[in-house]
Amino acid sequence: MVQAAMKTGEDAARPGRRRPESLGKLKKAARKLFVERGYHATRPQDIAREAGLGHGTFYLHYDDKRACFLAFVEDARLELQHYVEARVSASDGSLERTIAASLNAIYDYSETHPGVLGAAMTDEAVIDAEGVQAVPLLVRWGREWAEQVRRHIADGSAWADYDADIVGQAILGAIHQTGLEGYRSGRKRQDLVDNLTRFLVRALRR
Amino acid sequence: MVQAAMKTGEDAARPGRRRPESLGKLKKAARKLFVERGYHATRPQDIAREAGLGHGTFYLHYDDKRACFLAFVEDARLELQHYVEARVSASDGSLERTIAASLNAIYDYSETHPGVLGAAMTDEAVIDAEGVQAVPLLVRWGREWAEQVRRHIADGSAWADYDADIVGQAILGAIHQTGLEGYRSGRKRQDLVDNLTRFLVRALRR
Amino acid sequence: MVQAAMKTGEDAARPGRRRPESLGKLKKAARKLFVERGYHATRPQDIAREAGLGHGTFYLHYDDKRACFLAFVEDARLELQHYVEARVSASDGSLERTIAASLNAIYDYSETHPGVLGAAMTDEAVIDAEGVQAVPLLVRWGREWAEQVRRHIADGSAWADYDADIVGQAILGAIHQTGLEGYRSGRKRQDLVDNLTRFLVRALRR
Amino acid sequence: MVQAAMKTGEDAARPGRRRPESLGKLKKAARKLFVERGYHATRPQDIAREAGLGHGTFYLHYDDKRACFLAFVEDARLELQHYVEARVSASDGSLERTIAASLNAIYDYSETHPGVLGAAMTDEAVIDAEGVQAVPLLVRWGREWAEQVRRHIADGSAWADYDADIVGQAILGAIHQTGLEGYRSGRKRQDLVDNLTRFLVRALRR
DNA sequence: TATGAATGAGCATTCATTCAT
DNA sequence: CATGAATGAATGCTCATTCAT
Repeated sequence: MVQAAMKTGEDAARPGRRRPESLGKLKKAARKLFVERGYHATRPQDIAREAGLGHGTFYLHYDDKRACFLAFVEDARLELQHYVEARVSASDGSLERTIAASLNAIYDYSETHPGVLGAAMTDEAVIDAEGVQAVPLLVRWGREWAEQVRRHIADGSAWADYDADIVGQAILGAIHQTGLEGYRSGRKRQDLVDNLTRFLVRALRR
Repeated sequence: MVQAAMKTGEDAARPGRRRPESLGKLKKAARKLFVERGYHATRPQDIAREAGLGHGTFYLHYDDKRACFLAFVEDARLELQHYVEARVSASDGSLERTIAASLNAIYDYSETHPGVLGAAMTDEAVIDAEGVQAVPLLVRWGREWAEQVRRHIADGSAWADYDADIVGQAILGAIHQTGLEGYRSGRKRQDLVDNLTRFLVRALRR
Repeated sequence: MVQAAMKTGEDAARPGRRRPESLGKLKKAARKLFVERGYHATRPQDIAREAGLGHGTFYLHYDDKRACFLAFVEDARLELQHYVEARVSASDGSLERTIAASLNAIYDYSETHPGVLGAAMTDEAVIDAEGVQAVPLLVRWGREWAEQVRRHIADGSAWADYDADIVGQAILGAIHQTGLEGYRSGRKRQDLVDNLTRFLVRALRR
Repeated sequence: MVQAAMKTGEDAARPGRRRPESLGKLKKAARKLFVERGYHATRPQDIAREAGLGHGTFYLHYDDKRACFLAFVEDARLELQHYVEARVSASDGSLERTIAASLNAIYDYSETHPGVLGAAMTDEAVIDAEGVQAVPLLVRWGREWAEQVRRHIADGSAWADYDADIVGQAILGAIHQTGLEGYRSGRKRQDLVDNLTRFLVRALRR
C-alpha cells in the first residue's frame, strides 16, 4: 500500500492495475484537518475534498468518520513509538538517559508533527457516545511507561515500593500535561526536558 | 448548590432578583446530564426538561449551551478548591502532608461527586471550535500547584533548580492521569494516594 | 384535531394556548404528496414545505417518514370504513344489497378521494426493509370480508362449504384488482359495480 | 435458466455473441436478490458480486437497475405462463378443470420458485417514480383470464352478461390476494385450490 | 469483454436557538 | 418570568452510474 511509484505526479509503475493512492491522500488530508480543526469540526466531506476526491470515496476506505479518526490515532501512535524506540535504544539503559531520550523523542515528534499528538489524544468518549471501545491512547502510553518502571525496579535502579502501573500513569500524566501547557505558553523545549527529566529521575531513582 | 460567587466567569445569569429557583434547578439538571452523558450528548432541551422547566427557560438563564457548560465547570472548580483548601490548611505545612492532604481532598471529592471532575475536564477545544478562549481547567489547577512548588522552593523544602511552572503542570498531570486510570481500572484509593505521595515527595524534596 | 377555528386564515379561537394546527397541515400535505408521488418519491422535507412549515416541524409530529406514512394509511382505512359502514347499514342485510352497497361505497370514496386508496395500499414491504410489522391493509380488509361471509354462511344465504377466510381474501382481491384496472382503463363505474356484484353474488349465494 | 426468448421486453442485452455466461450469472443473481431482499434493498453492485462479476459488468448487460428488474419480471411471467399452459392444455376444456388446472399450476410454480411471484409483482410505481410505462404484470395476467372468460362465454359455459375484461381482472385479483394471504398464514394448498375453484366456478358457470 | 475505484446528488434526521403567546 | 412549537442549517452516509484501464 504505497510501495514506490505514484502515478499522478511521480512515475507510475505498472504492476497490478491502479494504485490505491486515494487512501494515502485521505490519510494525509484527515490528519491535516483533524489537527487543524479537531474531530467534531471536520466532516468526512471536508477530508475528501482536501484529498481532492469525491465525497463517496471517503466511504470506500473508511466505514465511517470514527473509523477514520481511529486510524489517524493509530498511525500517530505507531509513529511516535518508532521515534521513542529509536532514541531510547540508542541511549545506554540508565534511568536518566532513558527518560531524557524519551522526552527528547516526544518533543522531536511534536516539533516535526505539530499538533498531531494533541489531536490524537482527543478523548475517545468525545468521538462516539456509545461503544467507547478500546483503551484510550494516553492509558496505553501510560502502560508502556509502567513497563519501563518495572524494568528499573527489577534492576534495582528505581524504588521497589512503587506500584509500577500507578507510577507509569503518573509519569505519562506529567509528560502529557507539561507538554500541553509548555506548548501553549511557549516554553523552551530544553527547559521542559531538563526540568521533567530531573523531576522524574528524582521521583524514581533509589 | 452554589448561589453566591457566580461572577468569576462570564455567564452570571440574571443576578437573582426574586426566585432564582429556576437557575438552581437548571444547574442541578445540567450537572447531572453533563456527568451522565457528556457535553455533546446533552441538549439544552434535555437540561430544561430534567429541571422541570420549559425549553425556552434555559435561554433566560444562559446565553447558550456553552455558557451553561462553562458555569458547570466553574462551579466544580470552586467546589474542589474548597475541598482542597480545607484539607490542606488543616495539615501542617510540610511538603508530604500538603501533598497527601491535597490528594485525599481530590479523591474525597471524586467519591462524593462521582464523574463530576471527569465531565468538567472535557477538553475545551471540544466544546467550541472557534475562540478557544479561557485557560483550560487543568492548566489553572496546574498553576495552583506551581504556586505550592514556589512556596516550597522558597522555604527550602524543595529543589531550587526547578522551574515552578513546569513542575506544577507535571504534578497536576501526574495526579490527573493517575486518577483517571485508577478510576477506570478500579485501583484502591489508598494505593493511589500512597504511591503518588511518595512519587511527588521524592521528586520535590531536597 | 381540527375542531373549528384556525388562526392563520379563519378566525382564531382563544382557548388553550396555541392550536396544534401543524399536525393537520402535515397530514393534509402528506396525503397529497403520497398520493401524487408515492412513498419513495416524497421526502419529509417536501411534506413540511407543502404544509408551509419548516423541515424540523415534521419531526415534531412524526418519529420518522415511515410513521407518517403509516398514519396516512390508517386515516384512509378509517375513512373508508366509515363510508362502507354507513352505506352497508343503510341497506337491508341481503347478500346482494350488502355487496352492492360496499362496492358503491368504495367507488364513492375513490371518486371523492382520488388516488388515496392506491397510495395507501403501497406494499408495506416496500416502505421499510426491516420490521415489516402489522398486517397489510389489504389483508385487514380481506378479514372484514371474511366476517361478512361468515355471517352469510350462518344465516344460510351463502354456501356452507366455503372457508370464510379464504373466500374473504378472494372477494377483496377481486374488488381491489378490478378497481385498480378499472381506474386505469377508465371503465364506467356502473359497469364495474354491476359486473362485480353479479360475480360475487353468484359465487356466494346458495 | 432462460436463454432464448429475451427480446420481448426492452433490455435484450448483447444478443449473445460469444459467451453470454455473464448475463446468465447476472440473471440468476438478480432473481436471488430481488426475491430475498426486494427491489429497493438490492444494489446493482450486490447483483454483480453475487454473480461473481465486477461491478461494471452489470452495466454491460443492463441499461440500469430498472431494466434488470423488468427482465426478471418478464422471465418470471414467461415461466409461469409455460407452467399454466402446460397444465391447462392437459386438462379437458371444461370451466372447472381449466380453473383448477390453472390454480394448481400457479401453486406449483410458487412452491418450486418460492418468493418469485411475490417479488415480480412489486408495484411498478415503486420501481420508478416517473414514466410508469408498461402494463403491470397483474393486469397482463388479468387480461389472459379475460381471454379465458371470453372463450367460456362464447361456448355458453359462462354467463353471457359479464364484461370479460372486468371479470378477468376480478378472477386474477381473487387468485392473487388469496395466494398472498394463504402463503402468509400458512393455509393448506388444497384448501386454497378447492375453495377458490368452487368460488370461481360458481361465479362464472351458467 | 471486464473491472472496480471514483463520483456526488440526494436522503433522513438532529438540535441549538428564537419568539409569539 | 415562563413556555414549547417552530425553525432550517448542518451532518453523516448511500448508491446508481461512469470510465480509465
